[in-house]
Amino acid sequence: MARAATTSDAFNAVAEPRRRDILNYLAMQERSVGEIVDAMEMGQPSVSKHLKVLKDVGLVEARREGRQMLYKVNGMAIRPLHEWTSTFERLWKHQLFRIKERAEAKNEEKK
Amino acid sequence: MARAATTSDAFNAVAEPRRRDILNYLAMQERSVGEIVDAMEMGQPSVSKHLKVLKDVGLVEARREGRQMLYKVNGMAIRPLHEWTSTFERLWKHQLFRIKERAEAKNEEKK
DNA sequence: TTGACATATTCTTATATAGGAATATATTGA
DNA sequence: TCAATATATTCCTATATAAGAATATGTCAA
Repeated sequence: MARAATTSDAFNAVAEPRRRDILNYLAMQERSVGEIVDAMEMGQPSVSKHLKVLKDVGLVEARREGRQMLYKVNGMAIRPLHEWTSTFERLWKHQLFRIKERAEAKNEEKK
Repeated sequence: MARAATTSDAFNAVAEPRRRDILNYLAMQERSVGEIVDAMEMGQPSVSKHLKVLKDVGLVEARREGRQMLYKVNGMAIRPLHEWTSTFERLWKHQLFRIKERAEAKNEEKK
């Protein structure tokens, strides 16, 4: 079997670096496809295709304004990713605590 | 060009649901491969291969104990994902605020 | 209606899997 | 050394891209 489809969920959609670039860019404000094409170093068809994937999983929303399509991030769709990573927060905080502890012990030695 | 390699970074590694399952299981405590195989519904070779990917991107660490290999999550490796999602926190909080506002306005109407 | 602009879709191709089967490697105890 | 246990790796195949080129669709202004 091949890999899960990028359209299956937000996790797969953001696995692609280009799509994270687009999301980062849109985090600031709503933008047209043309603006995204200019900002990224990618062809227009590629941008449109990435936007379609992002839209399919709900990570962005689009609205038409004249000839342009304006895209913006749907923050709520990123929340599940944030929540998932949060479940490991305890682990890295513990690691940071141990690093700090060792540093202090080493410092104490020098005295 | 095909998709980015799953071994390229943590984002790609966690895109696979099975690997998230494994990480969730390991979040509780260190486990042997055999325990993981029993807990997940996957064959042993599949588990070993997923563990290799997770290890290559630094999401898990392994140590041998007799015939067994014990794996545990490296919390620090998940931190970048958490940080990235955090940059969008402002957006979903804003959305939640607007939802709340509308609910209150609707409630006010009823009076 | 026509031309120009903005975006989306289709088609093709090279490539990276993920799972299953079979096999290899490592470690322990007798 | 040999058998048994625990993991890892290799080989194979079906499938899902991602990028580029070409083309289609949609919208506006005259």
